[in-house]
Amino acid sequence: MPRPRAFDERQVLERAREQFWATGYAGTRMDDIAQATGLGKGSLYGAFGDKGKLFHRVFGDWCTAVVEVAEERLAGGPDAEAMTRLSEYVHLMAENTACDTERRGCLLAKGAAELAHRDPTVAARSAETMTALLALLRTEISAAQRHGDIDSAADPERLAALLLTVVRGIEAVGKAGLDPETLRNIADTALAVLPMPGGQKRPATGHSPAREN
Amino acid sequence: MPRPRAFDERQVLERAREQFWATGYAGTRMDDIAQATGLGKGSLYGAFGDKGKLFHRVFGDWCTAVVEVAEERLAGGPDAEAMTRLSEYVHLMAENTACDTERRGCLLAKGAAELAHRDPTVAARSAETMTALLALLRTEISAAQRHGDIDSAADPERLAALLLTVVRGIEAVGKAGLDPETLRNIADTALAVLPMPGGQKRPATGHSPAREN
DNA sequence: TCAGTTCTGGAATGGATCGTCCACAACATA
DNA sequence: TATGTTGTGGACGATCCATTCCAGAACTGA
Repeated sequence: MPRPRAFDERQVLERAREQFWATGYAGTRMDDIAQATGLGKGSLYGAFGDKGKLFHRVFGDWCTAVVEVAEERLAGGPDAEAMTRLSEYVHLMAENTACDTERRGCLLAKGAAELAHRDPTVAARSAETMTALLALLRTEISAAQRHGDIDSAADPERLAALLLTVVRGIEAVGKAGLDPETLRNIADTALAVLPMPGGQKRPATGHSPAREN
Repeated sequence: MPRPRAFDERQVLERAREQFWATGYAGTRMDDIAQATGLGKGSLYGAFGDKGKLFHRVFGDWCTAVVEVAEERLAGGPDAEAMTRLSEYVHLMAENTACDTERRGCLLAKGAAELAHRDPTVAARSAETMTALLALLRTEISAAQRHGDIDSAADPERLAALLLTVVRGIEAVGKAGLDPETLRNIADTALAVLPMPGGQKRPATGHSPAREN
């Protein structure tokens, strides 16, 4: 009976995300989104409620994606490769920021910075995302400890929190203007300082102009 | 000849900062600032130009203050206490975030997140601030290396970048919702993993429910 | 006391923006 | 093909907000 929708919801959300990502919540006009998606305001409001609801939707999807990327890289696999997975994940995150020439940063950080203090939904969702990332990192660090790549005397919870902080911190200092090469070095250094069993020394901690994998 | 101003400029800037800090650039109305400062719009515009200029002023002062705090804690002093100074600085930063119950975050991060991609002045100022902090940290790490508290084989530049990232990252994950205790632990852990000379092990890396100073 | 200059604060302006509304279009069923 | 229901999109109204303007106040120097 009803007339079917002429637009693809996912595609519309994608375009909306681009807008919010580039210009933030307050800085994005519904007209921008209408133009970017090709939808009229009527359809937009009919399908998504209002600006706030639309943002919550986009923000939520983004958070889900952030966790999914981490899951793809981190969850599962043999202990022997846990350290490699951790390394690749941290480097991937650094690379993402390093390549973000438009300095849009991460919508998660941007949204939280702009709205967390007044929007409980955004606050809760971002906290939830952090917790999920923390859990993934902790699991992987434990795996690396079992395999002897990380000193098992160290608290995996604490190391996970440190790595999460470094990953989010890279995003922050990148947006603040540090150059891409430095960002990549930070990822290296963070991984290099993770304590090895028996007080051995990891390579790659010392002076070196280029990245070492 | 001229009628003198009836307000204290510093005080007005302080109130304006509170507003921008709490609600961001776009989220703050000039009426809010007028009300918060008790000034009329005429005085406000007469004294500071427009909203953008006022924000630049506030933002610039904030950046200056951030560097000054770091200078107070870090610059100068005997090599023997360099490690202590580093530790106190990192813990102070973590404490600031941990105590920020209103989740306002740091105006530097907030401003950069909101405006860096379209406002060259903000972008330049935040980059400059990062560079200044980096230099201070590097100097202090070199001092700690001279005294034997940090492995001198490590690149002070890289370790400085790592610590800066951790400090800014703590702010980011704090705003994203991690609890204060975790934030304090992150500061501990970051300091604990700094490489010691000769592959010795620093205490405080391992499991421990509470903070260790 | 007077003149000249700057300060003050609220009203007015002009533009922008959110959300609604409505006439029309498109589709599924009978 | 006819009909009812929902999607569509642009025009519209109400609100909000940055900025300007102006009439009067406050102060200094003569």
